[in-house]
Amino acid sequence: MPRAGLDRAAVVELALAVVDDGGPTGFTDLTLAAVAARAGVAVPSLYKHVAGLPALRREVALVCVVDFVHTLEVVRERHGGADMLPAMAHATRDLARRSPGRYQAVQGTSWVRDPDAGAVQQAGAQAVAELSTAVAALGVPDERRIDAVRAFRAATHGFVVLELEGGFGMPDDVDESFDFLVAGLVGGLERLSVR
Amino acid sequence: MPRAGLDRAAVVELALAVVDDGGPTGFTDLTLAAVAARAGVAVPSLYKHVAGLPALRREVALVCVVDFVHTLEVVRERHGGADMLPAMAHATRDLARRSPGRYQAVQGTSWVRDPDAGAVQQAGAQAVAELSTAVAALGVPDERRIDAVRAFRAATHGFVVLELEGGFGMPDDVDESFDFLVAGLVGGLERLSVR
DNA sequence: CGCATTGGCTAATGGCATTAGCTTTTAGTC
DNA sequence: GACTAAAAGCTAATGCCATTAGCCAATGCG
Repeated sequence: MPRAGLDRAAVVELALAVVDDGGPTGFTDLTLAAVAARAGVAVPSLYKHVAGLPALRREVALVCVVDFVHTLEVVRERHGGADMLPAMAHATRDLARRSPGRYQAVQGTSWVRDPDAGAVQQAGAQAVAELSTAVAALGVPDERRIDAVRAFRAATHGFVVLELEGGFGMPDDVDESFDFLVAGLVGGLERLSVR
Repeated sequence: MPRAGLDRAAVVELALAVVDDGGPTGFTDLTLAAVAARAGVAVPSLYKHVAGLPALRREVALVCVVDFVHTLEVVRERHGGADMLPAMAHATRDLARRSPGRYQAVQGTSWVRDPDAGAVQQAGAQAVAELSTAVAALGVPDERRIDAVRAFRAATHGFVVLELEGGFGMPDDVDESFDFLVAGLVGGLERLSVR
């Protein structure tokens, strides 16, 4: 019997494929059994490469968060000043729609209180830092910086979650609703800087 | 052996207790085994009263959503005009903090695409209707009503989710951040009505 | 060519949901 | 008050998943 030739990276890659194929619940539904099936290998063999399901989840999440941060970085480099934050909002929603499972991996579970998820936490902090930069570019005063970042994260994350779950009953143009939300948010934050 | 004297309602009640004791993940962690243990009964016995775990989850969710709607109704009756929407925002967050598991039951899973969750969907629609009333009370024009409700839901839900998951790293006053968010939201929506 | 490493396997255990089928309580009726 | 049928509990069995232990064969290095 020839070997499958797996390694840690290959397993994570296959797990990402499982997540991507699983739609909005892809990350929740990520299972060692599914990865093993995809690899053409028995389940216990995976333990030669990853420490277990929670560890695999962390690895997957790390990839997704790093990707997300990179996306935000690109946005920052391309957009100066006031259009940076809206661009980040749209980039976030785009990612969530293109790869709902990966978005779930980024935001879904509470890595925050997981002592083994240091790398994920660090990457998450980077993402927040990018947002903070964008908020600052709007002219929001320093003492409101944290509040503004929280408001931005809450609004975009909430919207995306509701959209992915199908929480917006009627099909009235969701794109328009998102533009409305972002415009209101940016408007509100800009007004802070004027005073 | 004396009987336990269960019935459908009692099982749901016990399930709610499990959810309440489980913190933010109480609903996800709801298990027939946990309910059975609490009832002092073997797991299969529960099937005499509920159709299975998914059905029990639906029942639990229904109770939680109905409670939530009732909370919003009370808010509507007590507050007129412009302070109705902020009051609903705070009521939502209060509920989420007091009973994170129940909040998860309300918003967590996608009942929307579950053909057996008609009752939950109806109750959910009622909740949205209450929010719509509150938005209207702010003077938002009709053609922006849906967008405004969506923005409100996104902002509050997103905030609450991030808070519950511990997503707000630093402990900088979260109450203040929430007030900031709500104030910005209400301000933005009020401004719509002026034009 | 030999051999250690390593990647795969099967088998076993334990948690969970679910189904089937049995027994005993319980409540209703004569 | 006794008889019976429904209801409520039980145990046993199945299946899916993760995890651990221990075995065997492929691979690569000297």
